[in-house]
Amino acid sequence: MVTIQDIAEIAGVSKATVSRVINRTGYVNEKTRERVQAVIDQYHYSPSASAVNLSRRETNTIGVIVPEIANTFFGELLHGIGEVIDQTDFTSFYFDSDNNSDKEERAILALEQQRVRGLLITPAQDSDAAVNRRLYSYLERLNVPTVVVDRDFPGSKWDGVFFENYQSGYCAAEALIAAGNRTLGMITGDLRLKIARERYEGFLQAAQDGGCPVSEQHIYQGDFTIEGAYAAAKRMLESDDRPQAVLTSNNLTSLGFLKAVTEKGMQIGRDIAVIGIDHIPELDILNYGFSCVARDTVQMGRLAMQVLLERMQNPDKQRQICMIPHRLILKGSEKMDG
DNA sequence: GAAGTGGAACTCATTGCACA
DNA sequence: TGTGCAATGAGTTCCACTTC
Repeated sequence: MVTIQDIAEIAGVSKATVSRVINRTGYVNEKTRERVQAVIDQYHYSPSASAVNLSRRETNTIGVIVPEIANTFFGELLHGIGEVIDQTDFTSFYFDSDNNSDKEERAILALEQQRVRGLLITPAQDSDAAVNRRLYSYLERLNVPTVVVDRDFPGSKWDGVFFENYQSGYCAAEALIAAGNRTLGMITGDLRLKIARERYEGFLQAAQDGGCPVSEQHIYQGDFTIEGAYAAAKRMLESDDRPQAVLTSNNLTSLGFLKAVTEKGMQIGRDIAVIGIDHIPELDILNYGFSCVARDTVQMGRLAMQVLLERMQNPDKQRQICMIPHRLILKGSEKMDG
């Protein structure tokens, strides 16, 4: 491994001069600069990141913790974050907490050891008060600019970028009623999560306001996973008293629901109507007319990273909460043909 | 006095060694 | 065995020195 000392010896200068050439600081004779640069190019030298961090007493690393890295939602979120990071000198460190608070805490500790400059985090959960207190204390101890993304947690004092959850549930129910459906049901997310409760409450309120109050029997609890939604949907579809139209709580819930519908030999739009929260691009590729309440997840990632950069530049500014608007996309699955 | 350069101090975690 | 100190790694930065 070539070091700055090697470059300095080969170029016949001190390592201070090499450092000035690399960083374009101080005075360096143009001929010396060219000579040093030629050696750097010849030996493909690049400074050791750990040594640079050591001497600068800081890193250029941003930590990102998401709860389900395999979920395309978080894939898009990371894409947006990466777009903004690419325009800076920062690099990123990604962790998947797997919706597990213990893993989340270990990730925060690892990021502390990495001396990250900032953190973007989607908390693993928000329902257990003791876990929330622990998360709070871990973030306080980390003591770097932090932005909470998608899932807020009680008592948070950090900047946040969230989705209009209540409104998305509300507008989905409105659309289902406007399409002529009279009995509505829902496969919820994990109702221990605030985002799931908000979607659920928005849905119930719109149904009430639209004169189609939702029966308790038509609420099936999922957990934001394909498996959970599939099991809930199977129970719903096998019931004698199933709703005409259904709201599915996120992209994975929609996929689990569609799997159950297909297995049952039923057709969306003929046997049951549905609107899902989250856009699923793969269904567009298959030309599957699936109505949804979409959110711009890539933009959410971009915005979260921008808020973090602002916080890093101005640590004393007021807490900032940004909401990502929802967008209703109707493609026919919200109504029955017949 | 400005330009150009080098030496040494410094960063922090780890390791090895001396000494009680 | 436990403790303290120095050296190490690969950079950056400050200050002193030389040259023009």
